[in-house]
Amino acid sequence: MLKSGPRPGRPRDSHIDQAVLKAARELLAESGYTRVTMDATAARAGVGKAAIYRRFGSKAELLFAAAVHGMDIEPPADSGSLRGDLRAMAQVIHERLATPAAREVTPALLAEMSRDPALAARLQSTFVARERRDLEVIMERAHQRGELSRPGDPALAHLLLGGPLFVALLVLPGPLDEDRLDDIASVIAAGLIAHASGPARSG
Amino acid sequence: MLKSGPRPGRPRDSHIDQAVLKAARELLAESGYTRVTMDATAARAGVGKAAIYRRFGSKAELLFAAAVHGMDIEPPADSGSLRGDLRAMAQVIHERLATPAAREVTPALLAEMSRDPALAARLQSTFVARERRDLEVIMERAHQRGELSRPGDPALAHLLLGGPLFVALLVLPGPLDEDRLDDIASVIAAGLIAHASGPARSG
Amino acid sequence: MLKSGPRPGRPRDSHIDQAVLKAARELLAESGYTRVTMDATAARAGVGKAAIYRRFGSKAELLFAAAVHGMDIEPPADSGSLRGDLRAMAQVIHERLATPAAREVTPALLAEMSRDPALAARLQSTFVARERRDLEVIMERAHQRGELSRPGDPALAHLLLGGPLFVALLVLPGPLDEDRLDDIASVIAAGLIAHASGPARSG
Amino acid sequence: MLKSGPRPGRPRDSHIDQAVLKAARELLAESGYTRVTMDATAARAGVGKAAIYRRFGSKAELLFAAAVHGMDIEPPADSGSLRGDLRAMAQVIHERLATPAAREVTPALLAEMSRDPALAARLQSTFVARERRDLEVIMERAHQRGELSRPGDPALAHLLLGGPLFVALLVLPGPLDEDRLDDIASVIAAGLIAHASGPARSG
DNA sequence: CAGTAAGCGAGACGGTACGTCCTGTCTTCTC
DNA sequence: GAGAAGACAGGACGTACCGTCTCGCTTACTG
Repeated sequence: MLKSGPRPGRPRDSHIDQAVLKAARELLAESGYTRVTMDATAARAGVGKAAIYRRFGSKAELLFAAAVHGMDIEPPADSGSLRGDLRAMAQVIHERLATPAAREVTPALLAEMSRDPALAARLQSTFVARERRDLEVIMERAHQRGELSRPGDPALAHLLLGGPLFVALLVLPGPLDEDRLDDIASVIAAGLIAHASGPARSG
Repeated sequence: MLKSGPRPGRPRDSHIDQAVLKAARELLAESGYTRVTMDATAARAGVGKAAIYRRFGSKAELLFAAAVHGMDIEPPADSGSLRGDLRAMAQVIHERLATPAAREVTPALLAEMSRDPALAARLQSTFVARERRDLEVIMERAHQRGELSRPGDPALAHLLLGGPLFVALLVLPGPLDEDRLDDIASVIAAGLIAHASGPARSG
Repeated sequence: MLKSGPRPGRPRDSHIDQAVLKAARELLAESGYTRVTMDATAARAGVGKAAIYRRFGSKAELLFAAAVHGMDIEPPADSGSLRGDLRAMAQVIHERLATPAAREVTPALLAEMSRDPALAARLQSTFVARERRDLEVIMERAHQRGELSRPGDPALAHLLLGGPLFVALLVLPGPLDEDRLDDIASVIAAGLIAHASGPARSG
Repeated sequence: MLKSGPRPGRPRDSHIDQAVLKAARELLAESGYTRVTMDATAARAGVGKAAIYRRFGSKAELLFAAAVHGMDIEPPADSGSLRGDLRAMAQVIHERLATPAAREVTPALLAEMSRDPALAARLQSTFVARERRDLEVIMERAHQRGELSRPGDPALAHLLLGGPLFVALLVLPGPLDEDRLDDIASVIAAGLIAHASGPARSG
């Protein structure tokens, strides 16, 4: 029973949530993670620091929330082929990681994760799990379609697809163009298909 | 003519370079990036802070240098197959990224890179370029062997191979086991081979 | 209308003012000016450094405030003679300058004054002006008493009385004994009386 | 037997002594004691720091030497009266203290003295002792002249004369004009004369 | 409609690290 | 050896930031 009814006292002002996230997002894009300060965020939002900490437990949580704000992905539509589905999925992941805010926040979030297992678990169970589930659907479809002789491991597929995108956006200098996304999806689709025909393993 | 001869004044003590990097590496493995302090590093190295700042412009530069210190990779031996070569390459990359120091420093380094183009360029021209060159050799060998109908793009291969390893180490909780490395190398080898047989593109 | 009402935000904690000044005074007496550090002061006061810098712009300001804290002098009582009044005044000035804290701070303060006119002005308008005013009262009394044919210049009297005490405490090794104070007051009283009988000058 | 013959090795370059003192004096007048640094002094003098430390044991010694450089006082000429002699003596002391370098160095020197008894003793035995000896001559002359019924205590006279000058120059804002020096000498002369006629004391 | 609980802006607070600066010493090479 | 150049240990300075706390005020639900 989670419902607690209207709590006593003055209710939170939802305008503040928006103002804070907006300010955080702007500062993130302007200055980079470490140069965003809670004081500056509060000042730009026209808000007290306490109002922020009432909503977000730490700078990391705030900036994470700011970066992922509005990042809901559509369920992966069936394109008719594994390759097409992976290409669509690559597009989704790419868009999500390519925003300025996301590019700033991601490295800092990784750093935070290595120190804060709770945060790590939370991210695992949301973003990673969601993407993996989508991949599962895609691979199951490919199995039914006959492309894959076995459904295969969605975690492996996720690693193979997401890893290159992740690295390309965060580590490499230039942007990722459409052709590159095509190639990535293409190689991985072919690879997974060939791999599924190989000897099954116990894992 | 870059040779400048022995500069005047007392030369830098190379023992200090070693002591500082050693202290930084130890503290990094013990405490994590943010908990390494310049004071503690100087104290453990038995060195003044100025001696550190004379060598490294900031904490980020120091810890980067400490993490990558001595990370030379051997030229990729020919295993007889593309799949085998990729598997060996995966092992090398994995070992390099899996050290405690590297795991601590990498996220902070990514954050720094997005703000310091000089640092980014430096990393590109060393680590990334070196790995890419190795991949180029591997793919050329596969081409000569007849596995690949075209030599292909080493940058794409690098992305496909390194990306999953990178992400696995930084984002995923557990370690990467041998089977996973096998799978990754296997899928990518198969995918590259299939991809090379497809229609050539203008890019 | 200067009244500004209660400023917004959390008000300063006056306990901290006291704790900081107390800690600074103690350290000053224990260690001497240069060996008092802001960190040590903050630590002993159980206070963050920022709280100190919020109140005192620099180490010099803090230690000055610590040294002069609570140095209020009583109005000079009428002893019945100029000589007696000057002797009492000498006692007061001497006591003020002879505290360990004052002996430590004074030289540093002088150095600071030559570079910071605002600090100099502040000292002029408090300590110097107050002592001079007291001398003025003393000389006026002596004039009314008939000891001085003219009231005379209190600034001159202040210089003549305070100068020797100041120098004795800062330059000379040993302490000033009672006899010395007697002599100083005696010579100056006699000198002022004789001087007042001389020809008036235009200045 | 202090003479040790020509020491082995390269003899000191006396041009350096001059260059160092000149640089120190300039920096002192420009910036104030604490802002003079040994590095800056060495740089301006075109000299290594070691060459300075070979000549002066510390910053305090260097700046003291720089400030008092060339400050030899002539023996006090007989003006025909105690008042005249004191006036001349006041002039000498004033000139010595009024140089920009002296005004900067004196407070810092006082601070140093309170911590370094050796330095204090050295100053006592040079400047203070020399001025006191001159006063002794002056007072003895006044005694012989009949102005003073007893020779009196030169240390007291020194305090009475030097103290006001010291304070006027270092503590008070404005300059000391001629009239003020007249007044000081006049009051003290009269006071000493009156004091000498009073009851002798054992001290 | 008074009471209470909480939200709010502002900003002080403890703690902690940073990067700079300076002193006095030491180490190189050159004269 | 003296000299210029500059590295070195040590340590203080003043700034910045985080996350918490404390003011006085406002806003809603409660009895």
